Amino acid sequence: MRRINPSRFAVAKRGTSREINRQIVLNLIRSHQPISRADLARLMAVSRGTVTLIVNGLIAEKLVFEGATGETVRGRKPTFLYIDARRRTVVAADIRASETFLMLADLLGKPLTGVISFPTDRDPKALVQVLAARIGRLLAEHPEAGTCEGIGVVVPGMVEHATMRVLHAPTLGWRNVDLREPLAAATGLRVQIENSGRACALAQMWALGGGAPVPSHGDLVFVSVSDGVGVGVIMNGEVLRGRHNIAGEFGHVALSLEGPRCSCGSNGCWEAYISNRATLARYFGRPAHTGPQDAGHRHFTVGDLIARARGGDAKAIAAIEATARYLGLGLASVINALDPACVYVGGEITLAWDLIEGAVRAALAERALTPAAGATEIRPVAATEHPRLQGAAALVTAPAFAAPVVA
Amino acid sequence: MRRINPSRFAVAKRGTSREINRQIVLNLIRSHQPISRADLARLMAVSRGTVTLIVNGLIAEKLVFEGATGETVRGRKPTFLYIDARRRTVVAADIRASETFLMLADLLGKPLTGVISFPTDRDPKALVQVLAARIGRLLAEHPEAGTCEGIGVVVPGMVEHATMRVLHAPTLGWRNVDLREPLAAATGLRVQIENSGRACALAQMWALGGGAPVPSHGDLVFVSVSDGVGVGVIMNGEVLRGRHNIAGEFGHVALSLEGPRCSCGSNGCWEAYISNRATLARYFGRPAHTGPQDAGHRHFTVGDLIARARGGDAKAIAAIEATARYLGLGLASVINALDPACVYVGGEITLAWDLIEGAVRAALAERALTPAAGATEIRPVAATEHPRLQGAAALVTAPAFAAPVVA
DNA sequence: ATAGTTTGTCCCGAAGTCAAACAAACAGCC
DNA sequence: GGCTGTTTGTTTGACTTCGGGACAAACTAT
Repeated sequence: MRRINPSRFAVAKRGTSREINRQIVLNLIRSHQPISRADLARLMAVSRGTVTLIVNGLIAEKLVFEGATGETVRGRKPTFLYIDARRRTVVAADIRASETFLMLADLLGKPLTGVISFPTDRDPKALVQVLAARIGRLLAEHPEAGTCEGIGVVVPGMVEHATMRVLHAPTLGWRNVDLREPLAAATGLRVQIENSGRACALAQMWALGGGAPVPSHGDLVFVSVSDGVGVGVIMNGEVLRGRHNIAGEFGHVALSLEGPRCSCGSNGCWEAYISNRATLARYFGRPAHTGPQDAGHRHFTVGDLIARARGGDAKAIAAIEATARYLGLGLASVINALDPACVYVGGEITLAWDLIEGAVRAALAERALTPAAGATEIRPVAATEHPRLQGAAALVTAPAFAAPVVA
Repeated sequence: MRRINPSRFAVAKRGTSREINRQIVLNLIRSHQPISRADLARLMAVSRGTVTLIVNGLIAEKLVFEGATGETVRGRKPTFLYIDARRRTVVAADIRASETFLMLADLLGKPLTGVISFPTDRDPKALVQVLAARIGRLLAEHPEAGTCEGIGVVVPGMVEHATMRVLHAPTLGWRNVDLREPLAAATGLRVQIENSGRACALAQMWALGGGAPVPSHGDLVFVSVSDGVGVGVIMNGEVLRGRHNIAGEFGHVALSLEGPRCSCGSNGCWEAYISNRATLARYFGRPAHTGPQDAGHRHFTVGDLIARARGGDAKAIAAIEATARYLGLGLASVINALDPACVYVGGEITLAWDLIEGAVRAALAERALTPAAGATEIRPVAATEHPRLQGAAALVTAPAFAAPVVA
């Protein structure tokens, strides 16, 4: 039951019905492939003639192709349809505070190359130069991959969706930076930019990368734990952005008003308890927030900490367990607030998931409002699945499959 | 950019375009009334012929009627169109722990009678009996109001949307109660049931009751402060319900892990700081949660407390100011999490809004992630606007104006 | 009275879905 | 090899809807 916005609505025109059904067909092929025209007609409860017209249109647009014929017990064999991901690629870029990662993927998010990385130049102009050069080389090295449909870029910061400007990225020291225009100019490709947490959530919704091939559709949350805590929220099949592009900033929801100081200036934010900095600070016994970049221990990561914990270091174990507990307590707030069908957790901490899952679930159950909510599915997303890069790829590929805006 | 759910989609049929445009016309008449066919055609950028056909259909269905002719400088005068709210009524019921309220309203939520109330019988069967009898009398006393389209009921508890069963209402001691079926059987009317916070949010979205006639469309949150804290969330024009019907339970998001005990069993929930109980407990200097119903001071309400504060009682002022501060701190969490365009606050505490607004805004600004977020619009909704009853009415009236489900 | 303007209706072409008919492809059986 | 029954995919005509232009109605100004 959605309200129609009386100042921003979309009337149905002659081609609207076709547009709607076209997108449904595209999505069904995507999620059921391989599938025949006849099966599509049955699934959609429309006549086979309608399906034929739509599918032939999609084939003409080279979005779908006819593959092998299928097997049936009796009668004429069906011709299978597939999403045409051949020779269409997407560049995925993940800009992080110290390093930038790059990958080539196909229309369905399947990686076509390994991940390459280079240090992040914090000067936006210089970064665009390097990025454009690297992307050019990457595409030149893989001519067999086909034409590039666009570049998806994720950044650790607030992004204004309408203009795709980076409003604020504290770890990069950026304010109101426009990467899109210069990068598009330098590469001649379309560029999409989004906050990394949101993009990760988007990728999970479209089930790009690994995981189940066709996930149950539902509201989901992606919690990305690194230097900060980024959260992406999908509700009713749509990304939440909010009035000021800060929707989903659960990292700065209070756990304890009197808690440790957070990088945002407040006290006791969730981020101040579970970020990698907080976990390491707990281990080293010093305050988490001591300037923009902590001196000393700089090269000691949460991964190293987890290795020590596995080696039997009691202090390391305690630090990780404490983080696990606060992770679970914060997840309880997220779940009480949004009640998603599934929460995905990304970040280095997932390396220790087997060690911490129990503590996370226990803490969650402690504060969740109902037992069912406490049992909400929580899935760790390993770094090897490259959730950020999948998110970047999704920025470019998802629009082709999105529902038309109507009413 | 919404994803199409591959296992629950709506294909476009022959009449889908018409259905879409019909709902748009209905909404435009509602929000721009009075308006002519020609203006509708201009607003929608469709031909006048299309508008004529749709409008004539709506007139035939008695959803719209032609009123007076308008004034123009030149040319033929337009005939104005109006939503036909005449002789169509809705019964709104607000079941609360101790009292139940009842009102008759028209299709647009305008109250047709005063609010009547009677003590709530906590036995569901007996309550349905009383409710049906009262509704029957109410309708019999107002035959001039026309036919009744249905009954909207709001309850302080979790409601399963699909079945409209009350899963859990702690203050009433209900678990898995079905009010809908027996009430529908007893009255012969359609019955809609919803959680009170959600219904309040729904009513604000449709701008029923007072306030601006056509509000800016946007994501909004309704925070209802009474014995507990109920929250309703509208995102992308739709009510958030979540996987287990608990979405929006910000009342049980932590403010401080070590905070006061909450009725839900956890510690330091927002509710434990700002509920009426918590405010009164602060004044009387005793723990907020001392059994299902506090002994003593039972008849002393937050309204009384506010009266004392206005009279100069320093302890009363301190108690209210403390609540104001925690209200603002919690709102910061809500705003950081959802970033709505507007937050509505209901409950007795709004009686003191002139006293507390400063403290609320200051606390909000303190923890809000950005200055813009800290400046998010916050509107008190006075009890005299009957937000719960407006919500109950909206349950019945809103579906007629909702966008068709498509794609 | 006449000209000009705006509203609301009518009519026909374009585009889409629906149901039914039809050709194509295939397995099994005589 | 030829016939039959079945399933797939295409085609065709009926029905619905939007789009644009023509037209009558209603009204003001001159």
